[in-house]
Amino acid sequence: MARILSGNRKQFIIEEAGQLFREKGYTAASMRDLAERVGVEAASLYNHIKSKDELLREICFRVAHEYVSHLSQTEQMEATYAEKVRALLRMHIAIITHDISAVSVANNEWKHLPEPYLSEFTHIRRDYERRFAALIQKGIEAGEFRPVNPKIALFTLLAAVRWVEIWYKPGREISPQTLERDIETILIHGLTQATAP
Amino acid sequence: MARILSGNRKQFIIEEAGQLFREKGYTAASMRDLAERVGVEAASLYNHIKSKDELLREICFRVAHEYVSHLSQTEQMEATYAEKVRALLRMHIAIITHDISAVSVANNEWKHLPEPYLSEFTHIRRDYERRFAALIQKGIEAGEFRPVNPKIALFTLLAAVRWVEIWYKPGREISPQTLERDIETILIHGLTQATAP
DNA sequence: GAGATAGGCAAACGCTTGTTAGTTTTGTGC
DNA sequence: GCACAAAACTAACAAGCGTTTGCCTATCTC
Repeated sequence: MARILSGNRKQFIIEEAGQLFREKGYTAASMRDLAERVGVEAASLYNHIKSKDELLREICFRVAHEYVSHLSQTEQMEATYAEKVRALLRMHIAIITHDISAVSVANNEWKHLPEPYLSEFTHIRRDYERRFAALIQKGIEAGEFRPVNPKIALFTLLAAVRWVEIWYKPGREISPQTLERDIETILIHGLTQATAP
Repeated sequence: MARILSGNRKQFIIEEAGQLFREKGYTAASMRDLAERVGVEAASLYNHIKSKDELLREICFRVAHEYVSHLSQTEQMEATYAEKVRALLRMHIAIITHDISAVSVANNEWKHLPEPYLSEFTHIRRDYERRFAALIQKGIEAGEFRPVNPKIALFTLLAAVRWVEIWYKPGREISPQTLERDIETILIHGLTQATAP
């Protein structure tokens, strides 16, 4: 019985797992919960996947690689550092708004990855942060950014776009465009009006 | 046998629970894990507490009430809206850096509260956000802040200080003072240098 | 010193967990 | 309409969960 084309069955399970893990958390979500969503008995899931943590792995690493590949593209852009940072902020918001469950799981449930995947994941993330911070550092040196600690700036930016994942629901009163514009305004130009140079 | 004064025994358990829940997550942390940290068998914990979720409740609501009481004080300050918002940002950073485990649990594990506590908690938080957003709204009307969506501004600010909880460890290379100053600079004045008014 | 009490312990409870084994149903190609 | 494979099912497993019970022993009170 293949109600959905056979190759897609696993992907469907991973998608449902993403939503379930986001709602209840990885540990609190049981395979029987997942099976119910998929419309099957728990044992049947194992015809398609090897284990529960394979699901977590697939989700976390897919998201991680998406972020990294966009960062690589941005690094190679011909643009000012301010433009690169703006592009990365927009990229974050775009990925979050169109793949919210997976991003949420990758952000909040990665610590339940078993070794050696946990180490690999944190390594990828640390590398991402290091490269992003380097862009900010160079922007400061070029006089484009205020002379703040680059790590603090990095995490302030990343966190500020991360809340979108916690809070955003498609079809809410605020459009992705407004979201993007206002967050960018605050982070790049500040909340307060410029009064004196 | 009271190795620690009897009244403090429960508080000690709650503190250890906070650290454990932060590290492993509420669901993944077992009472046997907690017992080991406390230096006792799991059954003995029940001489001091009623249940596992009593621990979660105590942590979440203590943090919630701390935030709310500071907000009330700030609302009554005689100051500009920009000053009030800055005061709240400093307050957030201060609470996080001196009670990091509890804040982390309240931020990340609250969804495992059983009803009716879950509803009560989300109600308190929503009320907090509403009142904070009102300050930003008035700041915009007074011309102190840029004309952005107040909700977006609110969540951008809250998220930007929340990362401190995820990342901050006491005794790291960055001092709380630098932290406070740089985050405030970015959020209030923006990352980019002002070039033209 | 007697009695009360607080707080520890071992053992067990009923339940849920992820996962496996073995079997049966379903869909596909000839 | 038969054979093969994919994918479902039922039943069960060992382990771990939060929690209760009953008992034992230190420590404090009078």
